[in-house]
Amino acid sequence: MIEAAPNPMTTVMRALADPTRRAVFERVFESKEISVAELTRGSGVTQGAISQHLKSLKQAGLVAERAEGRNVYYRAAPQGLEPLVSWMDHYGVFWRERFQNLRDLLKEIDP
Amino acid sequence: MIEAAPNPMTTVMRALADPTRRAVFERVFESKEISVAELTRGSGVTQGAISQHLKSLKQAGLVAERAEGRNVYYRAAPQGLEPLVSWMDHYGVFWRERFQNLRDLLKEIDP
DNA sequence: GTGTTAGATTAGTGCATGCTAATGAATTAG
DNA sequence: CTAATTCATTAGCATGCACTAATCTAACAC
Repeated sequence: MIEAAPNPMTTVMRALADPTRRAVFERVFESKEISVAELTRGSGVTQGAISQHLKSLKQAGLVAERAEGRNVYYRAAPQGLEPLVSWMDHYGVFWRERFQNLRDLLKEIDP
Repeated sequence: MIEAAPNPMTTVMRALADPTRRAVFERVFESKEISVAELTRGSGVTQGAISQHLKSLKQAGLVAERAEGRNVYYRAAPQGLEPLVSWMDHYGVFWRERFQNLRDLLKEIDP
């Protein structure tokens, strides 16, 4: 077995690189909780495909699940984006280009 | 020809999802300018592979080039990260989780 | 019990992709 | 001129990946 586990950054990036899977994540994020059937509904792919995408997202730490009866409800786990955040952080993009927004946000939350 | 151009977010994500290609971008970023030969040096892959990766990065808007003699020097184009930035922005992760850092930074620059 | 529904998992398929090796095109050195 | 160097491009190959269709299990309804 030649595992060679990829680092978290690669896992997260790859999970979000596919448009269909990213759309799944976005829908999970927008809903507080959402079932697989409902995710399948507007997706354009089969239920099996959705389950596979959810598995990838879960492995990437981007979603979590809660089983209830025969349903499984998924919710977003934004901390999973942490590798992406710190990577971008390292390249300084946020601070330099988003200054005014930051200031506004801070004022809004702690005036 | 069935182009079906993927949106910028997908292009950028896919460009950065591959570890080798991401490493190329990082080295380009750290150097002000760097030639293909020098990029090839520590990369572990052939020069052809490096050129292919640079092509992907260029299409994603993440690097730019400057030809001089028989050398081609590459430099980073951080604006290319903009799709990623605004995507993350939309999900608010950055602000919420990096609050204290933000506050510190703002104080530091505008006390 | 039978039937139905929600979700995960598997095998199989077609296509994308990362790589090498080889070549091509352009520049420089002699 | 020839020879060497830099980089891009191509063909070919092997692997990865997104998808469907077909199960399989478990939880409900009757």
